[in-house]
Amino acid sequence: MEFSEKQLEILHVAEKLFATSGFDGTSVRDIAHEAQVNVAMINYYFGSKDKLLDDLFTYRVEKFKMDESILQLTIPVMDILDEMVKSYIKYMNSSLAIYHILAIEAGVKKRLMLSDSYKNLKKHNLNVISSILQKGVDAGEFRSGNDPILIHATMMGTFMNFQMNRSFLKSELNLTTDEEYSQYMESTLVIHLQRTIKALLTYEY
Amino acid sequence: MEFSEKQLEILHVAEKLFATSGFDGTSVRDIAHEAQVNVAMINYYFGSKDKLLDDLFTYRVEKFKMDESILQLTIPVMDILDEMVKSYIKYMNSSLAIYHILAIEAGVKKRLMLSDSYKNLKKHNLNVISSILQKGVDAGEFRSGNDPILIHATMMGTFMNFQMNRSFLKSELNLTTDEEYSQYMESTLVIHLQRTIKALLTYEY
Amino acid sequence: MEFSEKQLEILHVAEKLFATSGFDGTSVRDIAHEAQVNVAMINYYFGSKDKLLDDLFTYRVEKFKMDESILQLTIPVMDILDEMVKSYIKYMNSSLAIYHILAIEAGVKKRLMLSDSYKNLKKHNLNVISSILQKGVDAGEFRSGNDPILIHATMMGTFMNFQMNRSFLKSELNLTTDEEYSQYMESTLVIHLQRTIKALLTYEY
Amino acid sequence: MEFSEKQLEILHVAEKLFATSGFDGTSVRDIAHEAQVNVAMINYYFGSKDKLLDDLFTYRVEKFKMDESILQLTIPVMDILDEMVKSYIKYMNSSLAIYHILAIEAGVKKRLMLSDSYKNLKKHNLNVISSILQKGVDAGEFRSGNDPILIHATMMGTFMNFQMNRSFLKSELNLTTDEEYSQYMESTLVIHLQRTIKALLTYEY
DNA sequence: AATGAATGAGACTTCATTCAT
DNA sequence: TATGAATGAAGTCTCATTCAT
Repeated sequence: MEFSEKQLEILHVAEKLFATSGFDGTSVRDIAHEAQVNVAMINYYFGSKDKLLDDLFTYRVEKFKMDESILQLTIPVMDILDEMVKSYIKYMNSSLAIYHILAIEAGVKKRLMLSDSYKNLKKHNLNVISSILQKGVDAGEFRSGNDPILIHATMMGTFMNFQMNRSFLKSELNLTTDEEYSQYMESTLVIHLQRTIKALLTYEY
Repeated sequence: MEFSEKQLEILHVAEKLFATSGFDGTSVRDIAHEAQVNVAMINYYFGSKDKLLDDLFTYRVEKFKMDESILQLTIPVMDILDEMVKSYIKYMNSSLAIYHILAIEAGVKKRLMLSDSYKNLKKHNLNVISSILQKGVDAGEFRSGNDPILIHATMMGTFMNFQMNRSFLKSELNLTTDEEYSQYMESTLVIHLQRTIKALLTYEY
Repeated sequence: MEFSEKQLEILHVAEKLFATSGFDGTSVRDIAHEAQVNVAMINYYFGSKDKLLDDLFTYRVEKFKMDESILQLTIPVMDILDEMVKSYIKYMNSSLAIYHILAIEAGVKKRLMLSDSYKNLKKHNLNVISSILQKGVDAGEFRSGNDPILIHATMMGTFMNFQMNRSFLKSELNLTTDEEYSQYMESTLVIHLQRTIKALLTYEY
Repeated sequence: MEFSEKQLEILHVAEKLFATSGFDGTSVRDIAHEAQVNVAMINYYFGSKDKLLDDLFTYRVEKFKMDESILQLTIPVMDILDEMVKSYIKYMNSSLAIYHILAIEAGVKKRLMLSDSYKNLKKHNLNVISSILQKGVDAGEFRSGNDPILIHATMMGTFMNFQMNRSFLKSELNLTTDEEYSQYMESTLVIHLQRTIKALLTYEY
């Protein structure tokens, strides 16, 4: 799907506002005002508020697909794992708005959950993780029997927890700006997750 | 604060509906109808819809306070850790409705985040975790230098991830009923988290 | 169904405006303004604009049921026929507004046509006419083989034609006021219809 | 007035939609879509939605003018009357769409009623009827004192009644298709009206 | 203490029309 | 001549809240 420049602006504004105030908490008027367009234009361009959310999701969903080419890299599987975690967090962090929306609205049953592209995204990412695990088991580096679902939930859940408790954690971690917070996630949090997953995969009980 | 029987019924209904449809997605009329009370009664009892959410939170918040008495148990620190994880997930799972609300609405900046009781809850739980970590380090069982914030984020984030992707994961895990899903979380998920945290705390890089 | 005084006022105003400007041509705002009530009150009382039309119809429909007691009168069947025509036109004329609406909106397929009470009304009236015809045939006064549907269509169609061309016919008939027009219909038009139907029923080809 | 091919297509589509859903119930977008033209083109070609209705009326009005040449036929006046009724119903039936519109929208005061061509049409038709009546009286076949207005109202009203209660009458008369219904009107209904008017004009009270 | 009635504000959406090209 | 883009106005309806009782 192709979006005009105005449409893109609307999408970006909507993304920000949905992330800040939720879908129901954001009015079409708010979006129109912030995007400096006519109220009617949102419906003119997207048909309805619901379809705007759909389009926003479609527009952003590609970003969250894990890059499966890392599987082909001729580097130790441990490094592939590290790379995967790092990229995933980095991508999510770079468009945290849509992820925030996704996390919030996915819970409210009626909406995105039903979306096929959402399911496909999830399945794709689980497959990538699954392949890495298999590669590690084959190389004798990982214990077998680990569930990619649990790995993914740990990685993504921990990240989301940081997103959703931003203001509390910011003060708790003495991080003053959003940039610092962002850097924290891309460094400290990434390392934590890399260590956590690695420990889990190699730990002997 | 003391709530009358009618007030409690309203709170319980509100909890369910907020969890299902979000705060904005639930109207005062919906609550009144489901609780079989007059629409005006919600405002009469709670002042406003916002204050109803506050009261609901206050009413439930105690549940989510980690039990600090486990620190006094004369059992190996490893078992204390296991117990903490197990109880925490169990409590959250037993009142997932409020937790769902909390997770969703906490993200929407204007609301609960500001609440002092929310901050206090978080701080309390971090302190309990911190104490356990210290105990483990003192006993020579845990590596030092672990941040309770990261531990907590991992535990709670992973759990929340299971909450928010319920329908997708249910089908992915071949769990047909909510009871099965609930059992999965209280068994498999708990074990996963226990292992994960333990691995992390003892792993040598 | 019971209507409060305010509801009745709204119904009356709606009746007038629907008759004047059609259903689509009348806005809820118009009704609210003319009835001097809040715009929200229309929905508060009736649920929706569509349901308002339903209720209006239900409220008025009784008026248009032909009085079947005339069948019991011990007078010549010819007089029963005259009486039927006279009463029918008189009743229709006394609440022409709703009849206007009915005629107009019945044509627009989606609406009232489907309503059961509309069908029942029609069937009832056809039955009364049918009974009168039978009585006349039995008495040897009417030819047999007349279809009540055609009789009814003639009577009602002619009346409606006068309703729908009011302003043209008013000037054509040199009637200056609506009262004069109304009187014309209750006298001249009634006589015309009585004669027409009588002629039709007794005429030998 | 001359209409281009595109304009004609628009007119035809508009005619159909107005007849189906009423003037207010039909949007310019609907027309444009069905006619496969740009939305702006309706205004470009016709100036406004209202003027489109005017033009549609002007375009169709000729059809409803009674053919006055029948007055010159050297056949019994009774046959002239029969012919007039037959042709009138046939013409109306052949373009019932516009007639439907006319009947509906003529009632809504603001519009077509004001149109001069509408008045002229009515006057023309009344004159034709009047001439036939006179011819019959002169020939000693009709009673004098009959008002052409009442004759016309009876004929047109009865026909319109069949138009506006199509779906009810279709089921009542066991006619399954629109074609059957159409045939019914051009045969049974025509005969009914011919008999009715003839009876009325010759009946002795 | 409790509630039915009422309402102002604002939600989303559709409309006929205009404008720049 | 023709049209895609854009928009102000208005539509219906729902909302949380208040008020009189």
